[in-house]
Amino acid sequence: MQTLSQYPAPRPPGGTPSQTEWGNNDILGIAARPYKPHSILCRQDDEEDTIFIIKSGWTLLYRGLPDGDRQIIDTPLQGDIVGFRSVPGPRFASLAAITDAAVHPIPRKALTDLILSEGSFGSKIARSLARTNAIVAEHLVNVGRRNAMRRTAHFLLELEERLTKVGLSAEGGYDCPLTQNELADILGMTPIHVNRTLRELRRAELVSFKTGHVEMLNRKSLIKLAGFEKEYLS
Amino acid sequence: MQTLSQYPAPRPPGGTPSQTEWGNNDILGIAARPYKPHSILCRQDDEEDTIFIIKSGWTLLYRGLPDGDRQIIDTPLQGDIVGFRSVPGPRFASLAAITDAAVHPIPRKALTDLILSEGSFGSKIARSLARTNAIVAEHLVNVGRRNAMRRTAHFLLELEERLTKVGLSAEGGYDCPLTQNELADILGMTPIHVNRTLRELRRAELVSFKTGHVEMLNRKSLIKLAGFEKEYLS
DNA sequence: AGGGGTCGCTAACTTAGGTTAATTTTTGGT
DNA sequence: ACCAAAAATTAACCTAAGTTAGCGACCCCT
Repeated sequence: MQTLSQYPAPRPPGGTPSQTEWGNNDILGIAARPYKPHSILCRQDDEEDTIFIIKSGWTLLYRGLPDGDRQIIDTPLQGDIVGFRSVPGPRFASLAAITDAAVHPIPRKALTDLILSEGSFGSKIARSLARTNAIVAEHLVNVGRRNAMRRTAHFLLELEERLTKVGLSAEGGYDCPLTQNELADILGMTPIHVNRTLRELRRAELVSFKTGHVEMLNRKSLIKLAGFEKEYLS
Repeated sequence: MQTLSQYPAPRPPGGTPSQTEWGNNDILGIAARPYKPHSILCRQDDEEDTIFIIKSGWTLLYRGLPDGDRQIIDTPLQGDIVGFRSVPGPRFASLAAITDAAVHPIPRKALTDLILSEGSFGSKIARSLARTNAIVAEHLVNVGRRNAMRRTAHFLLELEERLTKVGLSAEGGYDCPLTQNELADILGMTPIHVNRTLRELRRAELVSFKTGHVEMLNRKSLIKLAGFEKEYLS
């Protein structure tokens, strides 16, 4: 498995807690904490030494610039580990929930101790980090070398693939709580241009992005346009 | 320590091999292999399962696009670990040397076995990965949300800081083998615009970038222009 | 039910950065 | 010392994306 997304395994809301490799729904004895939409889990420059493991919901990892701009670095989803750092000290990015979310806040020390005492755990973390690396790297390629259309298309395809892996995508599309503003901060463009671009993609009958839902109209052409290769997400 | 750059410790060429935490100049019994400038250490889509630890020299980690464009993701230097992946299978990026370089090619299996058997090693890898994450994330912020001047300034400051950490930077500047073309592929812009931008930076007496050497003319103003905060490199 | 927010959408205009093309300088090989 | 190739540089022009501005459609308050 590529992510830790199987811990805890996806299950229908309200179902009985399933036994997972973590043993139960706690991670290191820490229960998932609920967060409201738009709540901030941590801020860049926080000294507080917590790592977050997402259990459910959508979150944004971003870095704000002095002039008020921000760049969204990743959209951590179910199973993703966020905020692992090489040293204690201030973080460099903020994490916010955009939907209701359940997240395990793990003290860094607890995690590093576990890594030291149990090799298999370290390799799990390392794998998760390697995957994040790949995602952010591809994101960089996207922003650095693809134009608005391809860039947007590529991101929407990435989202679909990631959601599929955690069982949150249907055949023809997927639910997506992102606003066009947030999309702009992900893609490194202005909201106005995002709007234009989404219109184009809709007119070309490739994808339709509208509040709450993304519909794949012609996945094949979209993949071709974006030059999307999903391997980096494995 | 933040990177593995202290293993082996930098030493004058021709000197006696210094004893390091690795025990000697080998890593997992593997000696550093020399690479010529412009040689390619691995290609994206390679199935071969090797991780690289840079001993000396400059390298580029990049991803090529079908249309011939490429985005350079990172410039791994002395001590950096490159190519750690979550699963066996094709890589998603290529690695090339741009100077003479010495690099330890480590089979993935050897490294993961070691992680499993020795916790402290896993945490070293995890820390290195976390640092790479931070660097690539900041790179993304740079390309996504800073204009040509700030972006270029920011990158040149990052390089200085990273080189300083491995003892490869002097007071007023540092040696840098990057061409303007390569700079363009790092910064997600065209070589022509890189040239324009460097000219501006030189005229403004902030930095002077010319073949082989970067000279800091006014570091304070440059840092201010770029909004550079070096903490993410720790 | 009125009012302040955010969000989506569009149009008109501006600009940073891309494109094309050509010249000079530097580098590396023999 | 000579040649070929790569790297740097500049100018003129063009376009993708940014900026500014304005208008409805929904929220969620109280």
